[in-house]
Amino acid sequence: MTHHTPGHAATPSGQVSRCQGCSLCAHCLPLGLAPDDLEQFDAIIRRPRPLKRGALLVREGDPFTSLYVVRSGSFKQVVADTGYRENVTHFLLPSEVAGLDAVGEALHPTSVVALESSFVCELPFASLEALSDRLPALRGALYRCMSQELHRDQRLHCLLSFATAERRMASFLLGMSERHAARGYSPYGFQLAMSRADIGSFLGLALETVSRLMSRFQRHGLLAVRGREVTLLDLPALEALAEQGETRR
Amino acid sequence: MTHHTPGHAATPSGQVSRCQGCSLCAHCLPLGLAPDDLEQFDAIIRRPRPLKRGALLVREGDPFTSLYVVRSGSFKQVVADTGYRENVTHFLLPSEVAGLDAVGEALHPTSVVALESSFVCELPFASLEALSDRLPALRGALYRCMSQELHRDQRLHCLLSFATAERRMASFLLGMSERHAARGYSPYGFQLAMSRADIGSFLGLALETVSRLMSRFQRHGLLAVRGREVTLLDLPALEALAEQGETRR
DNA sequence: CGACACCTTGAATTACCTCAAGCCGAGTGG
DNA sequence: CCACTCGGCTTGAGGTAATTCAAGGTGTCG
Repeated sequence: MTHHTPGHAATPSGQVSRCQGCSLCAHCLPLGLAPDDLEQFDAIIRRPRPLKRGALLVREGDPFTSLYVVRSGSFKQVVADTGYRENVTHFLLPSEVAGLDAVGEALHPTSVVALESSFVCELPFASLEALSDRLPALRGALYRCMSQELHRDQRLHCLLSFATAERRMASFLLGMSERHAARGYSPYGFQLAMSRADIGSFLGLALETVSRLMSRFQRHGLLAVRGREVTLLDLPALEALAEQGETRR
Repeated sequence: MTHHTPGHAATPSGQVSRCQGCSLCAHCLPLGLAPDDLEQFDAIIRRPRPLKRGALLVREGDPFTSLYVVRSGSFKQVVADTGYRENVTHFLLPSEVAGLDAVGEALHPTSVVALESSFVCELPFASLEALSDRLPALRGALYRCMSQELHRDQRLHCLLSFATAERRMASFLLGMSERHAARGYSPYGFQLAMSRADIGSFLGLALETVSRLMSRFQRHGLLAVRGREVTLLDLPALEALAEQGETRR
């Protein structure tokens, strides 16, 4: 691993790897920073850190010190619900930020777990704060990140309140598709890094329901699924399901 | 409305009414600001604005310019779901902040509607930004506000994913109780400003279910309810329902 | 006093869950 | 190389919590 930079993947710590060369830069937190500012931003980053599948990036109750940007791989954010049920509240893909729910708090309210071998960039929040003193654009970027997450949470709230299982599932798949597409990958085919149980937990469904819906969607020609490999075959139909998903309530 | 200050309620615009004298100050956004800083904060506030029941404080799609702090009364935050269903995503009580989901965005993603006659303090965000350049504590307060909301959204996510109707309802009532208590009112008795339909929308339940649960709780001696007047009689029992609420899934 | 919005309660339906069994694929070790 | 195991996935059958539909009650305001 002391060879040369392995393409788009993150480099192990010790290697130089700058934001400027990162393929995610266009979607990442410092989006919109001027080149000079980006340089400064770059300077405060603790270089990519590797995590194996199942490893905890953040444990609920840990003191808050840093934000983390997913560089490669993926994570789930989980809350240990009252009464020993773990509940998945978010999935994080490359360029997405973990720890925002702890900004300005002392402790992390949620855990973040790697779903596969992954790398993260660590942003010590104190440095980030200090830097944002001088870079209003950075402050704006932080605000934008947080409010976007608030916004997404609200849409999720709607989904969980009112949508049938079918609609939730369709929305989830489309959401994944969009997020992959935004990063330059195909919106049609992708790997789900998380288990059916994780998806169920996230969507408020039993894992059996998730499985059944996948099968049903496949039977109806909306997608092809084999294990965690998904290929969306009929986006418009999925969108129709997700958008209005028939009347209910 | 040009008479004198009506007790603890907000004063109509035109009247002087400072943060320093506001009974909510202890829980409000500028919490923790030094007296001198509070003075400056005070200076950027547009003085309380009255809204009648049903009035829109913010309409979905409005350009974002300001945050609003509820001074008296209450609001619901609603999303016009895809397909013409309105979905309540939050209720706002005095000292709580509306508009955080639009910070750093161009447009408001949600509407905010008065549930009763209410007053709000308007905080032009540009001024807030400018001021927070000089007052790190203010920036911290903003961060804290946003991350707290993120945190609350996650707990809500858990509730909506996994909880029975009974548990949701108990949690909701306890949450209201807490928020009232935090403002110095009784945690036992309060008025619900919102309709059963609003509660149902918020909790992902049919309004009939909300009604039935209220009745059931009353029958079991957990509370007394008459219209929108609620008196919690057995907090521990409600907490038991809310906490573990029996196994499910 | 009638109109209207909101709330309550009942009866029937249903979407989703639970329980249970079997399958598949990957890793392990004989 | 095969048998074994183990976690994750699929599928079926049956049960149930919460919904929908429907009717009637209550309070409020013009």
